[in-house]
Amino acid sequence: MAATIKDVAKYAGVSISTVSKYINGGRVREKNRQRIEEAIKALDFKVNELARGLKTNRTMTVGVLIPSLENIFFTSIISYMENILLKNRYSTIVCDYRNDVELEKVKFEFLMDKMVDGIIMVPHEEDIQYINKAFEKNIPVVLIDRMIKGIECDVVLTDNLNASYNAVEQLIMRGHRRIGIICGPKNVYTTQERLKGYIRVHEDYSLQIDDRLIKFGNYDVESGYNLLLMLLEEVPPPSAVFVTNYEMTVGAVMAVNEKNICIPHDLSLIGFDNIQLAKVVKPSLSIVTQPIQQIGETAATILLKRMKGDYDKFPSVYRLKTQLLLGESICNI
Amino acid sequence: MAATIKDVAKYAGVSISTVSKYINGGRVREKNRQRIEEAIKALDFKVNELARGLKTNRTMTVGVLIPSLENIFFTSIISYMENILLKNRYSTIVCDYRNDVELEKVKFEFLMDKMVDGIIMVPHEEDIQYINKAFEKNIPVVLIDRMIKGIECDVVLTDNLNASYNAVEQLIMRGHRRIGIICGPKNVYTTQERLKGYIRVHEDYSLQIDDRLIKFGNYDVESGYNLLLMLLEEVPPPSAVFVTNYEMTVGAVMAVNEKNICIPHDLSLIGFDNIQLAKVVKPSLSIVTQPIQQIGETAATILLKRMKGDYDKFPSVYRLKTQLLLGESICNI
DNA sequence: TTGTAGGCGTTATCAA
DNA sequence: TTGATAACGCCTACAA
Repeated sequence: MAATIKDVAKYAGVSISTVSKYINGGRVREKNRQRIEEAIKALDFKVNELARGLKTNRTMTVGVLIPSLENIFFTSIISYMENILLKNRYSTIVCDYRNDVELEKVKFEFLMDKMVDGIIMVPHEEDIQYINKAFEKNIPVVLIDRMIKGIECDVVLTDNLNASYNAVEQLIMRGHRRIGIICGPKNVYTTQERLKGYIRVHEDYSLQIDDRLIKFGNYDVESGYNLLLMLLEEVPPPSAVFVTNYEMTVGAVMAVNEKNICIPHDLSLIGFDNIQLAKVVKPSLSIVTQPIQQIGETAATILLKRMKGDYDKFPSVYRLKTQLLLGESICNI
Repeated sequence: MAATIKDVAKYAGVSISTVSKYINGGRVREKNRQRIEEAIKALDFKVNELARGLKTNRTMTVGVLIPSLENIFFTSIISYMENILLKNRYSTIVCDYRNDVELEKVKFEFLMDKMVDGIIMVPHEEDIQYINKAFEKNIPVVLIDRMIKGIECDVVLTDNLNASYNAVEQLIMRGHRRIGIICGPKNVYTTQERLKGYIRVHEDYSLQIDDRLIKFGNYDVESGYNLLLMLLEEVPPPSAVFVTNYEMTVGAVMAVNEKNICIPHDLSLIGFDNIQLAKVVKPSLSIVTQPIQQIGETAATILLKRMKGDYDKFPSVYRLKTQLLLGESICNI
């Protein structure tokens, strides 16, 4: 059905290799060039990328693997990555594993099956030795957002520890002493780092930590909702709460609204990740923001470098700075 | 580097075709089965999907193309589609075209290059004759969310016209007479349908339409923000506004907050698409919701059917019903 | 510059 | 059931 190089060659009256050479940017006689172009147009020829990939072992495609497509933080990053990648003639295959560790591996292997030339991923499982298989096949992998112990791999993340430190410090400076924190899953890197920041700032200010004010959730809206309600039932309740990702922040705000809690009078609140949310909520939310664009562009750039075979300074770790945007959701005590 | 069938055959002491047969579920002698399995394990053999696809013309992969990965409405749909697809052993390649008509075509062709077995897409450009090329190659395409005139294609969408009709009718029944509407881009199907609903309900209630209350945006946050401000400057201003997608609803709420407008006292508001947003905002937002799960599952199911070669009732149109969730953002006049 | 021919890793046909 | 062999569409020495 679809025309092949062979067909084009026949139509143009030249050999297969001449056509192939032309397609790949080689020099051909002017007359042949015209004939080939004409043939390509007439036959509506398109290179079969499967066959090409089989032969060349390159597909000019990079795979991107994230926990969930419904997480706007990750999908926004992808957008910036693609900017860079497309400029370098690479296409992108996006996959998610719906926060499912089994699926994470399956999808990773799917990308390998598709013979992508490189992979950018947000890992969830702590044991991802299968990444090494990629390296064995000379396929570079760049990790995003989360670090995995014991894996030699380039990684782009934010300074989660200090992001958290600064947010909680802000609350402390305004007089808060009982500060709740809504964390993600215990085994996730960002959770651990953000919690470390919370603990360290308490230590630095010689404040005692009440473990009941530390809640672990699932980085989803429901967790944020439930855990905020739980925090409010502690005695005495916290005067401020720090929520450590976007979805949980949404949930927390929902709970606050439902219980008719007055922010910041009854409760001070600091959220995470999404500037728009901060402005949608009233009073405007204080929020920790991550440099989404920089994350995406950095990851894409380092991957491009590795795909070129440049393994200078491998593995390198990029730890980008966050920002604390102050809104009207914090009060002094 | 990577082991091939040939290697496996040699290791197991059988022929290439025996191994191939085994891999594809054919019958082999018990003894050979064991040897082959052992060889596969020992050599860590994995089928080269490129070569397989080249030979079989099937990749067990479907392509999904949406306007933007940052649009949670579309990414949620994908999640439900994948559920169905995965159960049928199909993988998914997700692409977006960042609302760029040029890129839309490029990405469509990228998916074709990857030899996907089927495509589900949200079209933007009105002239997408290239879809027919897919059909010529026997690759089914299912359209989502938007219909394109003059294209014979299965399509899954919602009853945009009546969604809009019902929302505006609700406002009319509560006494509103000057109702603003914030639409998407003029040339997009959903915009046109949603506007039709607005117009029809005005006609049915014999209300005159003030064209100045009809604003066209870009389905993004900024549009929602700007257009709401513009509506407020009309004289007299509308007493109610209907915003016709999620992102613009977010923008509208931001504008409302910034101007310290009291909802619903100063202005009644109906938004679109996202239940969570409705609950985050205070007072809770009235909102039109689309059946995301049903859209995704329907699209996946019809595509599977077509990929099996079943072109019964082609092309079929699924027009799913929306819901109007009433919050506290509407008042009586 | 052009053409011939071999091979990339599979699957499929057809004898044996 | 098994195995030799010919495609699938492309790239790439190498020779002309």
